[in-house]
Amino acid sequence: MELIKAQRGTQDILPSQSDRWQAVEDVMRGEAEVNGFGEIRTPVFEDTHLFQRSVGETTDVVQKEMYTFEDKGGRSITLKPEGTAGTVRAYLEHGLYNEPMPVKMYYITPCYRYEKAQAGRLREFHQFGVEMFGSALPIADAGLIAFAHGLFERLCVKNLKLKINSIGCPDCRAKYADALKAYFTEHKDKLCETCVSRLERNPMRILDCKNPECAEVAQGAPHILDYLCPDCKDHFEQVKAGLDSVGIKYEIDPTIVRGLDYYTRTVFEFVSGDLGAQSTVCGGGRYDGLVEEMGGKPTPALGFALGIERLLMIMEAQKVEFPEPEACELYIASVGDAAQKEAFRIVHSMRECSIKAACDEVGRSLNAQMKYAGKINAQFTLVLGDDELESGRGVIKNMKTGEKTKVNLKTDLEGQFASISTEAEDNDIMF
RNA sequence: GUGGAUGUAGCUUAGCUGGUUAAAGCGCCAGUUUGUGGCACUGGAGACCGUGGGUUCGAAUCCCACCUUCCACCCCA
Repeated sequence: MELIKAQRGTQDILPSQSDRWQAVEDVMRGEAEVNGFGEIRTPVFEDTHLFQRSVGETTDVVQKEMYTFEDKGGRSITLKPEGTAGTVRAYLEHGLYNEPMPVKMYYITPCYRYEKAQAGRLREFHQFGVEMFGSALPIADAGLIAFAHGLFERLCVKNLKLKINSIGCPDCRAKYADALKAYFTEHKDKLCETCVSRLERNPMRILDCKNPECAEVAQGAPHILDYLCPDCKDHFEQVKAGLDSVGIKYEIDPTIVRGLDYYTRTVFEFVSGDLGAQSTVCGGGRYDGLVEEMGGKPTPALGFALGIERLLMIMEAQKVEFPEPEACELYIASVGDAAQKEAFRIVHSMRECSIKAACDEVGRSLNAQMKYAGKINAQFTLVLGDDELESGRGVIKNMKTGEKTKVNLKTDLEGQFASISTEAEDNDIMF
């Protein structure tokens, strides 16, 4: 029979890998906690309109990358392509704006985009994201960037470049778009086809076109930063000053535009050279207009999202060391039926005390059991056979040093083994 | 969505001017050692050679389609 395989662009996270996931997730949760963010979990699927309105009708994500289908009730459903929309929806739906500002939330969630898969680009991928509502102050921008920066530091990720830009408010952006349009129209003949079509729709996108000719034309294009209104300009200056004040290095990159419509003012990316064509591991910015757009009252907000698969790719490329998973503390090898049953009981009571213990579960010979104990990295082994059951004495072997220690196997009133202690001192060594 | 490459045991690979039972290392299981792992030795299981068609007396090997993965574009995390 033919095996059914995982869908294109999806992957299984096997036990041998999940330790790494848990390790980075633990750091993320810890840092989020320290920075005052509480976890929010929103559904994996939402009303399709939610993403059309928030991410933007004209964006690539909405136009060609969403997993959209009709459910049995005739509703148009979409699997979340990103985490901000659902968070904003929940923020409004549950009146979280009544809580003391700022409202700060984080999430770890799978996201779905119908893309052609390649390394670091999957159809199901995972994001760690944070959203912050209610602060218009530049220190919020700087603080959020500092949070991401600190997270990478805590994860021992190196060689990341932080790029920042300001795309202004809708007012300055409109003026800038006009200027860009005028400039690129002059050089229309040198632009690639897609860029010519972008001219009318979204001239800012021409700026990050990878086509060498377009890139060359873009070099001489007007600078968004020169078109910022005084307020936006001041905001950007203060964001930079905030980063400077905590010693975070950044590069101003006017080509960062971001593909989601909701961004305003500050936008930023953390990029890595260890990701191939997918250089962005973390991206975010301010989205002051989104909450209002979604039916709330005007609320300044900002956030970022980090791709966990990409993060793990970088960490692997950089050979970042992960903590060793906890090894088995005691493996009880048994000889004979009676001993096997007793080993099972001792292991059970150790596990009740949250001690990682194991015994034979597949009927191996003693020799094979010892080999197995070695393979699972058991720290100590105890051999249990008729002799030990009768005498109440045994030997515990330290698997690292080979050292053997004589122990007493104490029985309780019902004649069951209750504890293991060394002969010399009467101290319990295991439990 | 466009272009280019790729696909042989769980993993890494050999075999590919078409020719009998597809090979190795690692890993897995067992034994050497019915009472003590790591080393060594011996044996075993495990592959519809990505899938489906075609050419041929004969296909892992040649041709076509599809799928997967990878690379670039596009886009983004």
